[in-house]
Amino acid sequence: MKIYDTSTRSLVALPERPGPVRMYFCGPTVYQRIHVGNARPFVLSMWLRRWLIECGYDVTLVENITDVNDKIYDAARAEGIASTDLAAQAAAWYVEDTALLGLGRPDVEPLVTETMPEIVGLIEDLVARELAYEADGDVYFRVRDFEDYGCLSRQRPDDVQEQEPNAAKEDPRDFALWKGQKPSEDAHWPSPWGDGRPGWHIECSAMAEKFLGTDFEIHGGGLDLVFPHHENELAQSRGAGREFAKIWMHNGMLQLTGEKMSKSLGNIATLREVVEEWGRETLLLYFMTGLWRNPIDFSIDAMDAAASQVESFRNALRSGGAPSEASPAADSANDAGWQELVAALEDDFNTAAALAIFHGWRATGQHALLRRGLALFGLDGLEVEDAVPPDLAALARARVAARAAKDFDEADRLREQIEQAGWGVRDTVSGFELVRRR
RNA sequence: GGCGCCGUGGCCGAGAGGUUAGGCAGGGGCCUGCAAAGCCCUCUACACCAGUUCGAAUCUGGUCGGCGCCUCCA
Repeated sequence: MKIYDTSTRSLVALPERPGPVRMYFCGPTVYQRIHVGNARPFVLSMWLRRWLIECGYDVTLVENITDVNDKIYDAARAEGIASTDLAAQAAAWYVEDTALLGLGRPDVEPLVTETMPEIVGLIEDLVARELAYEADGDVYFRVRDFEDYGCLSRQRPDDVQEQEPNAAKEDPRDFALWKGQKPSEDAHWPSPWGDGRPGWHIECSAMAEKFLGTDFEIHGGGLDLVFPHHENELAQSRGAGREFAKIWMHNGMLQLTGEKMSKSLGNIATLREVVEEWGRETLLLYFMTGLWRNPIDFSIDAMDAAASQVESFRNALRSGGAPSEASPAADSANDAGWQELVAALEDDFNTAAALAIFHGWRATGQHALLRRGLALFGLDGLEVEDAVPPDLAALARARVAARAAKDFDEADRLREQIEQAGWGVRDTVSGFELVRRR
């Protein structure tokens, strides 16, 4: 299994199975409903965990929830509520919305507010090593004393543009590990440097270490986090003597800038709205169409195409017999077929290639393989039908009788009636099939 | 200004020095009472300009265009 690693800009092999493979993915800062783009790292991490487990790896996935942050203070103040209440509410929204994807939960979803002792401890380590210093109740990381600073993003510290100068810092490039409480901030925690709250970067270093140990295999997150967030995490943890992450996975951004979507669909941008509008299967399949580290455009056309593909799989499985037909014997007979998928996914988790393989299985009627493959991506159960309303079944039976009597006007009227109810009727060799229209 | 990523057919998107990606949409056909679903056939490609090579969409250089990040404030 090879994965593209940001720090070496190359494909890096995972250790021999069973590993372990310990993964830390940066989750969201919670202050509002998450955006559909925020679902990409979540989906990637959950898929990757499923796949690695399938491959026989011992996997642990930690995905944090940042519940202390400037944006939370700002949003709460704007709404006139306590920041801790907003964070708790928005964290619940996040769990609720990502649960709609039907992919399960990460093994651990730590909160910053529950990791304060570890965060403070890590900062104390850095202060003791003189890689951090206190200034007016803040604590800053001494960038110039960490030689490898920039090794992940390949930014040279000297080239970084200086933002708002802060007189308390020794060097404009230094970043905050701990921030003393400001009057406008209603939530704060005690520390050796006074009340305040952690900087954005240190929390991830502390949470990763708390649940995965001082070294782990994969650190993931959005490409926008490479600098400064992950660069700073790396500097803090390595500076404190930890090995930290071996492979850095950064997923590409979901582009939402196209005006076609905002004009035609209104403000469909949050995850839950997208799932409600298109269904979880369509969104998941849409994510499969692009390589995880490339940007993808979110558009109506792309979602329509994904929906059509979902329908084609659904139809194939519908007419492919009951799931119980997928016997172990049939699977082992198709082991060569499965190896195709293994090859595609072991090559940097190429889900687009996997999708093409699925279409091949669909077209050749290899439903046991198809079910097994789709299930990896949370697309199992596609063929599970909604219960047919008895009155529609009666209409369909009446239509069969009308067709037998060559009364096609009546048959078409009945079909129209069924379609009005949101269902479709298909004639089959054995009679008819009623399917929910989507 | 700095550090990177990317430009593939109507659309979405893999691939990566010679060999079909796949899907969606479009056209034609089969099937059907008509449909639906399915199947068959089919049309459009590798931003531009140089170079390396027997051969480049794939390598190199340049041009143009798009995107991400640049330190409390993704």
